[in-house]
Amino acid sequence: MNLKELSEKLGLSQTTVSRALNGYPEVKEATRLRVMEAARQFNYSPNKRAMGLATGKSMTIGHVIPTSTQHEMVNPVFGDFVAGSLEVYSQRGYDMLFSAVPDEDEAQTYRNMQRKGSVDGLVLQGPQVNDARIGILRELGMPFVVHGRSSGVSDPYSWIDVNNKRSFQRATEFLLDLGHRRIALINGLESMDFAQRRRDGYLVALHERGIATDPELMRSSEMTEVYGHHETRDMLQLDDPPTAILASSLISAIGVRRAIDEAGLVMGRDVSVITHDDELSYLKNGQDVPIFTATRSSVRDAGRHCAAMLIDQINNPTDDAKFELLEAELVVGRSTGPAPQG
Amino acid sequence: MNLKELSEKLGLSQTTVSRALNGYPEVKEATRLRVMEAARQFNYSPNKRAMGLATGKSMTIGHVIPTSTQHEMVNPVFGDFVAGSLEVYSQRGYDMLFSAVPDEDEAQTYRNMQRKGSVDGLVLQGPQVNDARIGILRELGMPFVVHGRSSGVSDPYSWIDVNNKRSFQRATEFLLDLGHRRIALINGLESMDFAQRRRDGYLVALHERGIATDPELMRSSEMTEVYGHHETRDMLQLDDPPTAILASSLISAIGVRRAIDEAGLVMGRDVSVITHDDELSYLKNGQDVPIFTATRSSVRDAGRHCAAMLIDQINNPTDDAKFELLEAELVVGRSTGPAPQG
DNA sequence: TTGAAAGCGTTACCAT
DNA sequence: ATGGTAACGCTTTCAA
Repeated sequence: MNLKELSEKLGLSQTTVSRALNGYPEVKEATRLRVMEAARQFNYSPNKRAMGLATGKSMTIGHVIPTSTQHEMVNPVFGDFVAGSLEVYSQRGYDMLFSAVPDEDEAQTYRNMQRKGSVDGLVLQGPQVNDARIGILRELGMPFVVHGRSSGVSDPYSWIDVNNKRSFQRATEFLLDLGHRRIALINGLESMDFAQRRRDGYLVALHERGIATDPELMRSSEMTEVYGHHETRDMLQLDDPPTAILASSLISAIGVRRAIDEAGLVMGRDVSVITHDDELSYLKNGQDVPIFTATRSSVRDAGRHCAAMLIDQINNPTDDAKFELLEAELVVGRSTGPAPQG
Repeated sequence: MNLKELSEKLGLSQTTVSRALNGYPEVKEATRLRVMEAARQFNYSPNKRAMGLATGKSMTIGHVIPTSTQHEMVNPVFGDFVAGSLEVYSQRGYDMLFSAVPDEDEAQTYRNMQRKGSVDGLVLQGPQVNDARIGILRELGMPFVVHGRSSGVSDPYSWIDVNNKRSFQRATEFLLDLGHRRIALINGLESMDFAQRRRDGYLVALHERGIATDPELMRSSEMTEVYGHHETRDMLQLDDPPTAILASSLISAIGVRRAIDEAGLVMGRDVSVITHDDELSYLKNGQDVPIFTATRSSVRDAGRHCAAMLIDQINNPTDDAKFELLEAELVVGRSTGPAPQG
């Protein structure tokens, strides 16, 4: 059933039917009711492509992930962010278009996206440090919001992020307070902006206490079990191994944990571990300690905010760049053990 | 730059330019070259919506997840499947449309999708037992492939799945061989088809050895850390606690592990744990044991297969239902401990 | 308050 | 081998 057929059934023009359906004020209320009823009855729903062609809007938001960081999708956090956005999109009549963009021809890809009119706006996932995509998108005049930030980009842009630096600074301070002096950081790829910020937080905490940093204790790679396992095993074999480990993701922490087991050590006794993104931290117990960072539900919330922000921006193109820094509270559980002897 | 402008620049008709660009055989090779060159130079790329309107194809594949199982997205496996599909889509010129469909008006939603012409085909994620969506989609004549299967659906449909039953049967048998008699299953929601199959595998293994099943040892819920933690803690307080645990997901296993810690027990000594989806199992060591199930890269591969299958189906609507049962090998590492005493 | 017709950017049919 | 034109399904002037 299309508009033409529906209007014929009703003995009205396509124009009137369209207006009735789209809430234009000039149609008689009785007519509108009749049209709405018929639309429901005949199961009419407008063809999005045709609407798009006619209006120039696609009612679709693109989520772009660089193929170079596709492994990031593996992060549970990512799924939650998407789920949150999806909620808002469906409420406001938007669709979500997913694409992986190869780094080589980013500019071209975005240009095409715009040209093809496939999306009204974009969400940029997994920004790198000094991410070139932001400049391209600004230049193109395409509305977009960045999930995360990109240090080094001076132009204004909209973003939503959690306070990665502060959370890692706090986590480090907490371990220092417990008496740890050999604290390792198992970070994500430091070309990623969030990883850089986490590292900064870690470094600031150490410097403020006058603790020397040790490059051997700072590892950076994809956040997978395999990597967490490998790096931890490696560090535990040092002459002066870490007594505490900051794991940058729930997934890599699984590997950290296994490496500790394999070394015959006990977590929380021989090695303390603080894990980012661990939902279990909600289960407060005597040994919990508050750290500010992302929780699963807060990430979902971030997705919602991001979606709302972008839709606003699309409908108010004159708006300035907006941003939100979310300070969600995470509680780290008992795997954070006591200080080492001496 | 649109087709009209491009054709004017070239002094050709829109028809010819279109044909040249789309590889029709009847254009002179010299013309085609000239057109291609100009298209490149002027950065022309066709408007997808207009193409869609004209051809009736949208070159878009929809991935649908029921909102009721949105937490599934949190599973790393999910991200990998999507990443794999995405690869194939972009190769073959397809876009990926993501949507969460509320269970209430599924039928309506699909009907609309079809009517709106927003997708050429669908991938159904997270099928339930006897999933009604399959019937609806068949009836609608919309090409689709199910990621997973749905027991109880008698009509033929295309699907791709891993051998969940066999993997859990094997894992259980392995634990039985080690001497375990109190084996717990921490399963996903048993309304989900994959969870049902895993349960079946577990039960078959027990029955074949004449081991009585204990409802107390069979838990089923969302696969989160919190749930894994809660159920494990609960079971460890039984008079006759489990000596081994089968965890249905990487994420819930994190909770399992913490509960074991909190109980003052040691994994691999007091309690053996086999975890599904653990990439670390790739790291073979002396105590590894082969279990057949999904690994991360095999899931990505499944996504690729699924995408290819669907695209074929779209282009060959007469084809019968196709399906693939993937038998990827997973190796479980040292967290699988020795048999309990006695 | 309603309707006719033009227009959005393609493809596809029918000529030439 | 190329071009004219209708058609896709909607929105939006402009008229009535």
